[in-house]
Amino acid sequence: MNTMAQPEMSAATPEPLAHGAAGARIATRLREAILAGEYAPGARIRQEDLADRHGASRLPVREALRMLEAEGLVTLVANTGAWVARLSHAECDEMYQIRERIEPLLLRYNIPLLSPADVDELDRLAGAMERSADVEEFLALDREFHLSCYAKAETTVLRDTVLRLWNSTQHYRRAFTRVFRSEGDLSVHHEHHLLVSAIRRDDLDEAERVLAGHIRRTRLELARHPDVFE
Amino acid sequence: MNTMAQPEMSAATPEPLAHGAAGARIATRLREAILAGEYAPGARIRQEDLADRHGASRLPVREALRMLEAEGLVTLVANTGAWVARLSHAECDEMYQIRERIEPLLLRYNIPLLSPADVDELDRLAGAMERSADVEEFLALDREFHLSCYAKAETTVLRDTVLRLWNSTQHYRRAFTRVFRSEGDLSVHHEHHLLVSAIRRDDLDEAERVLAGHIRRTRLELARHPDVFE
DNA sequence: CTCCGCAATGATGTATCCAATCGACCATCG
DNA sequence: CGATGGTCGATTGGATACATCATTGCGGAG
Repeated sequence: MNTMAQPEMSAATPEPLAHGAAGARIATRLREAILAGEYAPGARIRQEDLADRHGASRLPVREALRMLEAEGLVTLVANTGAWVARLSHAECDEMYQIRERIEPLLLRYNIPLLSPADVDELDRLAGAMERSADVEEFLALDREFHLSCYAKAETTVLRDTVLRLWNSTQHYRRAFTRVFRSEGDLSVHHEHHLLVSAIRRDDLDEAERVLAGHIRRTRLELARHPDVFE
Repeated sequence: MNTMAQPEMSAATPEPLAHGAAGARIATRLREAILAGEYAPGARIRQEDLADRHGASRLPVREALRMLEAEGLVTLVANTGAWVARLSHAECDEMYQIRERIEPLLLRYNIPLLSPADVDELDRLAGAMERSADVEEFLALDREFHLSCYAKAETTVLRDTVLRLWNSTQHYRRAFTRVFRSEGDLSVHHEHHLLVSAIRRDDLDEAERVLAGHIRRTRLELARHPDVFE
């Protein structure tokens, strides 16, 4: 586990260019490409393409695909091929409900470990988001904001689970962000500041409530935009 | 995903003896062996052993190990080997805290779909557990009881996540069960009957509370027996 | 006697090759 | 003209062979 390339949260993955890490290296790069939106959900992934592109044989590619399949980023069908995972509205809704329940828990683990300087940084990120120019910048800041809230505690399963959920829903979060911006919805920023405030006061229960509400509100917005899932 | 062999919950995996499923077949059998306790946590797993035992080459074995690693049942170290995953007390505690938050959610999804006959079956299982003779029988009944509570709703991520957590903690649940029985602790059965009762009344909130308390109580017992983790 | 270093051994990681399977196109029949 | 069957191409799955790395045991130096 913990093979996810998350510079913000995992200090591991120092130099994966040694022997015995070709699969992991390919997985890392493919994961980044998918999260960056270079591959759309449903896009076909050909083993030989990846192999050529990374100067490796198809074997490590297959391992990489297995890893990403386990993370929910890729869908594998035997004897047929691999596609970038695509979510139904029901599945995405499920993921948000899970997040709504466990991210507050992860936050609770972390708040006592966040220094005043850490909280200042969170505040800065929240402000930068309000002034963010385009969708990609907002997405990156939003991800950094939330994952920074979770970076201090040395949890394993909980953090990995949350990361997997974030990664799996990344593409759809991109789509929602576009909608929110076009509708001029500013609640997101309000909630971020409420969250920072609760964290600063070490108010665990209130921080949990705000975060759960933050996620729930986004989930309820999903139902209003089923077109995102085709 | 959904490659876990769970006869109670997944009706899939019809005949995986075709081409393109060797890895999945090996993973299924190895998973069952680990869950049955045939491999202890920390036990070394040699690729060639498995290959010979299943009449396959090492390649599908590696795929199987990757799958089980993703499920948290196996720990892989590059250029070194594979071991049956072992949990620290902190990790196990984390898993129980996650279960405490999301299993009630999964239960909530299911209760409206459980027929009176289903509830009767749950009641029967709870009774059988009280009269169970040995640890293995109790473990099997307990697993069937809880997973039956979750079998009806067509959730994907949520059910898979819960299953993964159950599988990862299986070995330690076996150890706790031994402790509970030696101490004559009967609270488990009381809680099971309370849960059945709440389900029968379609009382979602009460069922959630009972289930969360059930899991929480077990988690708090963990702290009293750190010796299980060596 | 203990500790460090080296070499042999065993296991894992990777590349190449061959077989099995799936999808698409085309021909044929109803 | 539409549907069904077969064949061909492309792609994936698996086995064998070789390169690489980690570990273990032995030997020598301190």
